[in-house]
Amino acid sequence: MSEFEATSLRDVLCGALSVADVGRRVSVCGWVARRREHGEHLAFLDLRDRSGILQAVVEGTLEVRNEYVVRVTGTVTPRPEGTRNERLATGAVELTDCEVEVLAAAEPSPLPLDEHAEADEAVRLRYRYLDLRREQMQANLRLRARVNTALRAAMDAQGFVEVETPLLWAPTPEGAREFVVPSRLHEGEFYSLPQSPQIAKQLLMVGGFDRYYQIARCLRDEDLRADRQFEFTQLDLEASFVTQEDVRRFVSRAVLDAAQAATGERPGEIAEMTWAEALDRYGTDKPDLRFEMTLCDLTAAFATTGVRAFQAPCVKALRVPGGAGLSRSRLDQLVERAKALGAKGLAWFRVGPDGLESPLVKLLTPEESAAVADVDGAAPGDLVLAVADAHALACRVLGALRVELGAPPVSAGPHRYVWVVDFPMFEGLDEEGHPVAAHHPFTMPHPDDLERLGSDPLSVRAQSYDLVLNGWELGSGSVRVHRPDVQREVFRSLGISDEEAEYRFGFLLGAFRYGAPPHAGFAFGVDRLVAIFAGVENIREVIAFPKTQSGADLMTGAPKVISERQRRDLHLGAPRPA
RNA sequence: GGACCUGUGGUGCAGCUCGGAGUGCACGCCGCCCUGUCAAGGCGGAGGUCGCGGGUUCAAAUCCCGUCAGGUCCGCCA
Repeated sequence: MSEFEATSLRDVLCGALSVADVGRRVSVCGWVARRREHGEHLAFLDLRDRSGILQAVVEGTLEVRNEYVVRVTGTVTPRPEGTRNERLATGAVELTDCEVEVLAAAEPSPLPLDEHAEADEAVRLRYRYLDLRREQMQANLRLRARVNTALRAAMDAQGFVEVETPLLWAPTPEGAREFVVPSRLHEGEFYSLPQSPQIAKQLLMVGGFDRYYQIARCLRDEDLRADRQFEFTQLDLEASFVTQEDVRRFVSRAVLDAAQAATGERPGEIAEMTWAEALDRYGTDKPDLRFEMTLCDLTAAFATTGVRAFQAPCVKALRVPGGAGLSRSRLDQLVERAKALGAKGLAWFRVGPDGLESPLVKLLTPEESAAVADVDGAAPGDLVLAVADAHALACRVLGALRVELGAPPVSAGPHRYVWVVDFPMFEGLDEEGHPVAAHHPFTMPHPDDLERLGSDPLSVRAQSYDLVLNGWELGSGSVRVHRPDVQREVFRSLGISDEEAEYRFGFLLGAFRYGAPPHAGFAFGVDRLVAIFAGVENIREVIAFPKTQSGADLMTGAPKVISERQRRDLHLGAPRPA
């Protein structure tokens, strides 16, 4: 612990004191974590600051309550034989001959702050400033700060320059729903808050900053989840004169440095997998490689089946080790779950010592039964789940069930990183028959597939790549379009007319006419990365002041009604009557 | 927009199926006692719109409907 911690009010941090300091007369500042009074002659006071807890011995009665802010001046003394506390880092010493100065009184805390008690998250969020005093929140946010520092250092070491981009940007039609900000000076017009600095960083490439990065706040007005907040933080980067391999190298360096800073261990090389393999084997484009349970293909075994439920372009199966013990009601739940995910049904087979057990089993030929019983080397006690449908749907449904039935908790580790590469350019069609961009419309199609952009868009591969950690999508990137003709062609294939492209993205297309370098980039979510490092299931645990699932801030009460005057200034109509 | 779970003194829970007086446990809080505790201990005490509204019933924390809040998920998240 460094002496930089000394201030005019304190000499050291509580957690820094040890037998090496015996004899020192020191002042420490912090909160009263606990008191133990033994009548009018002796009391113990546990003082907490961000570094830990220190016991002060007070002769007489205490004039303080829990969470009072106090300054204690005392002498570092070895604890008497037999009274050391092994569970406390400072448990070999205590402060004696103490003066206690109250810096601020405190009402009783509405939520417990000690590490043994759990509080309802709504209460924690309402009193977040108290929740942040808890050891776990202190650790999470300090971990996050170390990650940020490591990321900045890694990018700096690789020659990237940090450039800030606007929060007030122009509305763009594609992609996530945007937060908009009404203009006071331009009646009826709006800024938007950036979903990401995507276009800005591409313009920085045109502007000659050939290696840009930013720890950027991004805002998306979409429904919240355990891993999604309205606003989140990305390490955003872009580089010119590079291939996707170069970009992956830059990102890998940053992520591995962050992992080392966070965990003390440097992970090995990051694995690589094609999008098609991820879908086929794991049923998702963000595979969790911590556990096996890969999907098996039974299409051939059921090619000539007479069972209507298995007459489909594809039959996929998943072995659930030990799953034969699942109750019938749990199996019914899984069937419902599969249907909710879009499957027509879900077949289940308990593998017993005497063969399969299932409502369907008497319909199967011996060959079909044998194929099911052999899925992924199934053994008695296992469960086999099967979905027959189009390939992608069958894979996705079983992939979701694989995670629900098999994924270890976030805190379990280990950390298994994987690059998912060779994404398709588009995934499916929208209601108007236009292809939907799998990544974003600035992604460069694979050069061999360029001429099919108009004729057969769904077959076009993209030069894009995702980074996945333990089943969480950390981020994605791509080689970008840097030619105006190609960009227009991509916009057209997405159903964006030349006129609309000109209005929304004219500044980008214009920029590309003046010598745009080939460039590529990436962005990944810092909140998610830190959450996994911290071993928590929810990114709220690594955000100082997060919002609830309905987008409310329970502490400030946001969102709130604004005054009539503010409304007028912003040219907004009257609020809807209550 | 939809599905499911949760809501009981300041906090965490039990009570809810099968209706019968706000019943219980732990923590915290207040008071008293206690000279080596450390999630101190002992004794005593205060603290409640059972989220809210409606319905059923002689009677509702408990059953029904609606609603609000928190959570997990689907849709959504280029």
